Amino acid sequence: MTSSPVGAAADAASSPLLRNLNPEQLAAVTAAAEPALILAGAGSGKTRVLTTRIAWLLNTGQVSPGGVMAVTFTNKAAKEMQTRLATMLPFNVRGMWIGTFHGLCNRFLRAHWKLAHLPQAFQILDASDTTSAVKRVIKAMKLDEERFVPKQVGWFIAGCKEDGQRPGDVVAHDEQTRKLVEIYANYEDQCQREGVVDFAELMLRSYELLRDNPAVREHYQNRFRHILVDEFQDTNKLQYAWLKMFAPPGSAHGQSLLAVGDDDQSIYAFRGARVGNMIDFEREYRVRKVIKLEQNYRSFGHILDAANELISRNSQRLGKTLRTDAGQGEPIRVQESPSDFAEAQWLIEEIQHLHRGGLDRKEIAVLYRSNAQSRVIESALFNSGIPYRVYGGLRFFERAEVKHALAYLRLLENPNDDTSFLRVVNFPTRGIGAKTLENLQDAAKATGRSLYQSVSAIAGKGGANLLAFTNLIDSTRNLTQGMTLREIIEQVLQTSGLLDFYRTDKDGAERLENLDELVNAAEAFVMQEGFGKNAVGLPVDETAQPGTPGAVPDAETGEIMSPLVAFLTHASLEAGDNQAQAGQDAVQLMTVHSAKGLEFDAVFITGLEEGLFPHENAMSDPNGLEEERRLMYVAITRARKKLSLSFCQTRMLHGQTRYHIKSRFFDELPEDALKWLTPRNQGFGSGFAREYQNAWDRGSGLKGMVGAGNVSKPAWVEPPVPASMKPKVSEEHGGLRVGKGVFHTKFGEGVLLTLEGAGADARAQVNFGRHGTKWLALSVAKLTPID
DNA sequence: ACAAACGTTATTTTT
DNA sequence: TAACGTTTGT
Repeated sequence: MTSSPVGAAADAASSPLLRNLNPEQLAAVTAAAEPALILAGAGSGKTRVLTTRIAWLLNTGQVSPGGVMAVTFTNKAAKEMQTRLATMLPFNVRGMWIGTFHGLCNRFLRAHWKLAHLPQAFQILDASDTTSAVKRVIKAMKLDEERFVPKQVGWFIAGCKEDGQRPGDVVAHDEQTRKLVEIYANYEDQCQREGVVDFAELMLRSYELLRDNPAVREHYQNRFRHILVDEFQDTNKLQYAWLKMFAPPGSAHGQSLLAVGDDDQSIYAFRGARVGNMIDFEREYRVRKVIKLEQNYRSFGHILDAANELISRNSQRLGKTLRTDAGQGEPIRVQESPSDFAEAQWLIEEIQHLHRGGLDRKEIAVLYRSNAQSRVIESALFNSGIPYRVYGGLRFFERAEVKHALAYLRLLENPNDDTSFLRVVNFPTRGIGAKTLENLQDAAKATGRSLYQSVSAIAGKGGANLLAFTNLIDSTRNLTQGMTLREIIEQVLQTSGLLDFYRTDKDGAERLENLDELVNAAEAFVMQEGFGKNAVGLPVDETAQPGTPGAVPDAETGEIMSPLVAFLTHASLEAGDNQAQAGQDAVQLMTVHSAKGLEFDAVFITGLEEGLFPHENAMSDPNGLEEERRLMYVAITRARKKLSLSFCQTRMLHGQTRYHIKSRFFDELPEDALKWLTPRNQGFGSGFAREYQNAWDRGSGLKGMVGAGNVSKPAWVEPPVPASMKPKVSEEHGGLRVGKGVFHTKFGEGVLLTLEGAGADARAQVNFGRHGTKWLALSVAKLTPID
């Protein structure tokens, strides 16, 4: 086998794929098919190892694309993996299951919706949808919202699900918990009634499906020969259990699991992530192969020294020390400021200096522990005309106007979605007040039907406007039959009155733009997913098509979900970018959490004060403090060349001036890696020396004035679709002809309208008359030509 | 139905 | 401080 050590060495010499890998990376890439744990330090080329391994497995014929599953946490990571693979492999990567945990669960549930007891077009609730759904349950139960805060109840429910617990499984010791469980049970019923699932439900439902259906489970166990999990330290209990369904420990299938992670970068314990899964994995799978990637290709020595020294203070570690060949580089600069305002001022000067020295602004990151800290910095940047970009704001699909539009679209697919119903029933205003809705909700509750279904029941009392609303939805549904996604959305924006509303609204201009952007997003989505039935005669490049988790045929019939359902799913699963004009050269502002996975030439870690970083809420318990330290470790390791640490004596917090002392983390960094720009151990009131040296100042040439103009209005831009990704349209496929009759085992006779794509991607649009017009994947659907 | 006024509350958040 | 949600007043 090529996976033997000798084979691997031979490969390394011959294969361009394996060239330039260091010994540890090579070992990870070419590891035999047995459980393996890769401890990948920051900047150690983790993604490269993951993608190269997949490419190597495929190239050496150890697995076919369909046998590969690669799981990540973020859409971004999944996309990056797909893109990289597309450049490494000579063929298309469609058959591989590459995606986020939730994306793959969605894909799985779409294929097995019947077994999962879900409607075919089930919709996904995002965080805010979930909260409002929970709120409705609490209201309906007439419980005190003070005692049962919807958001917290939502967390409780998610927490239960992530522990694999249904309402019946939760052990409640006190009255409060008993009530919470009751809410949980009602919430579950409500979701089921409405045909919606939240994020945690996606995971739990697919886990249970696998657990309870041996045939399905075995099918997938046989299918996935290699399962690669990224950021394993961030998995929760349920995600680990889910993985075990595909690759049970101790079984032959258990050999397929390869976990990549870094316990030192575990910063999501507060959200249910269990670093312990790494140790459990090692034990349960009797992992013999633990590979440490400790060679760092990102940062200079001083930066790594600081990171290593700091993290060595943590007690519970698997143990890892980063090293580099890059040399020590510049010392880490430390700045003390009298106030947060002065700190921001100092930042401005530093940033201007760096930029004049030739550094792109987008290579400069300002990090902070909590979002509130960005304010002072933002205003300082704004006043100096330095373009900047703040991460972590509202994302595209979370914007109110976009959510409204999506709610109308959802109602077309599923009028029983009460969450969407309530969102737009009176928006734009239609004279439907709280009283009317209360009546409606009572009627719905009495009969156990949806709000939509209950409208006729209260038509008498103030229901005329309600009836007008449901008629609007119904007529729009009829009107949009057979339309393209773009046309559907444009129609909905029009008939819903959203366009008219924002056109007359005083600050509706931006919202109109966003609605326009929604249409663009849908268009781009249709192209990428290969739903483009208008795209006639465009050539298709088989090598360029990345697989998409959204488009998956029904396991039984081969039916592909409609473009609208697919787009709605996409909108819930991928909130979109929140970045202002991604192309512009702007300074990057973000929390340390959102900086994970990124890297910059110059990094400023600000607000390094006791109570802030480490945060006061975390200081009391040792685990919390260790997580804060890991957070600091993540922050430090973001920097490639220049790292600056900064803290303030005073800071405005909650409207009050607070006095802080410098973070304890300063005492945990190696003295000789630091360069203090301000005198040390300076007490309050001793006067603050504003003179600091610029260690980076080597008389660098001035590059003119800094470009002005702050990046204020975020725009969401979908990347252009390369022509190579447009679908190929053909007239004939395996005896099937466009315009001729076809027979499907489930849907009966129909007329073939369109043929697209080739090979595994081939799909057909068929009008089945009574059953409607459907898109079918020819690799799954049993279609035979008839005369 | 809407706006103004008030009270409450303030980590981090991949999906 | 400032952002949000609820109540109150027009």
